[in-house]
Amino acid sequence: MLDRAVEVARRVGLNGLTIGTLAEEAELSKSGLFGHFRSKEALQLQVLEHARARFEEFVAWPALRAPRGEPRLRALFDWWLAWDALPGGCPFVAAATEFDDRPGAVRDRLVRDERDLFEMIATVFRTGVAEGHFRDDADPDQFAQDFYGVILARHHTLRLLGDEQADNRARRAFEALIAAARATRSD
Amino acid sequence: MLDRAVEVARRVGLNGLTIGTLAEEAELSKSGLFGHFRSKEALQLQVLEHARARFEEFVAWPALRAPRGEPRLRALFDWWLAWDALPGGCPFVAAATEFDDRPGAVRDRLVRDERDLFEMIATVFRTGVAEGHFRDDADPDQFAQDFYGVILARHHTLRLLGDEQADNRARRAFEALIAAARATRSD
DNA sequence: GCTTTTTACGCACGACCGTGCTTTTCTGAG
DNA sequence: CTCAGAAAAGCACGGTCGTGCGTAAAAAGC
Repeated sequence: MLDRAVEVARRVGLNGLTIGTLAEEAELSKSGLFGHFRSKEALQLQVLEHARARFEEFVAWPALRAPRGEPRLRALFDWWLAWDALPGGCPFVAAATEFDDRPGAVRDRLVRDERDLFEMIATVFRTGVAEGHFRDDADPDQFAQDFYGVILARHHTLRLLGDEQADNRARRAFEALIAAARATRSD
Repeated sequence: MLDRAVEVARRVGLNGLTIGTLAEEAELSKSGLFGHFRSKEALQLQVLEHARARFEEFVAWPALRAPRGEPRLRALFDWWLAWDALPGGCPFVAAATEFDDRPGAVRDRLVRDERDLFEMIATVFRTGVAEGHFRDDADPDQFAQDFYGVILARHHTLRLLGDEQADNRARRAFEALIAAARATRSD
């Protein structure tokens, strides 16, 4: 049932995710479903938690099975693109723009999750530095923000504009990031 | 009054923008305000239209007063960052994630606006190519998507995560884009 | 000054929202 | 088989949503 909730939240956001429609989709009565979560906020939090678990199994774990360093970073990028292209797009992207101005437990949770996401990118990048794939004066946090920018722009261009070149451009942008971080000449 | 509506939409989105709260804010009765727009969808469209006008006067026109080519591109970037940092963030970013899965007139309008935005970035970049600032084999559409990625990542990192390094990283990323597009050696 | 058009208001409607309370139905342990 | 506890349903509540209608005030045209 939480799977369904995440799917709905992908499309209409965490606010658009309503107890009535979710109950209908689960073929349950409204109060029957409501009993599982004690409030709507609790539902939103559980949806977030579940989405995170799904992200980890769909993106993080597969990426971690790739060899340390650049290959792992490439795997992370590829899986992330696939995740983002699931119907409805990335639930975190939707939730982030929805809650960046609404204080509360949901926002707090979301901030924690996104921080972890950024930290994960930076960590994978650091393994690349440790492996000698990337220059050791490169800034992992800078790379994380750049990486996420490529993801977000592609998300935008693909989902809203429907531009079928979005993926190609994202891949080229990613290659440029990698090339710039390579441990070669200069500086 | 549309100014107010845009400000509200920045924070809570085009769906969260409700006729009741907007009427309250404008110190009008609900039906009094409703009379101005004939439906909620019409209100959303007008908000979008107004936001576009505000964007043009706040970002586009000032940028166009800068000298053609790279200076203009830099001005565009700077003004855009300032626009995005206005309270509530960029209304188009909020609306885009809200409506990328909701077909209808609002989405259509939004797609048109964002296409124009991308086209504008690409056009400014092309003047840079024409001026000899950038290599003439650079892809303006690629640059536009990369440019917007930097904006989006900064939007995300600044507004949700509250990272005060977001701006610095965005600027560095922009400089890297410029450097890569410069008309120098190789290829 | 009178008439016509615009503008705003009061009010009500049906729908859906989140959320409690009470009752029924199911389930599993003894 | 019985019976306690969990799960689901039924129902109702106060609230807000978008939207119409009839009317009163205000503005504009003559």
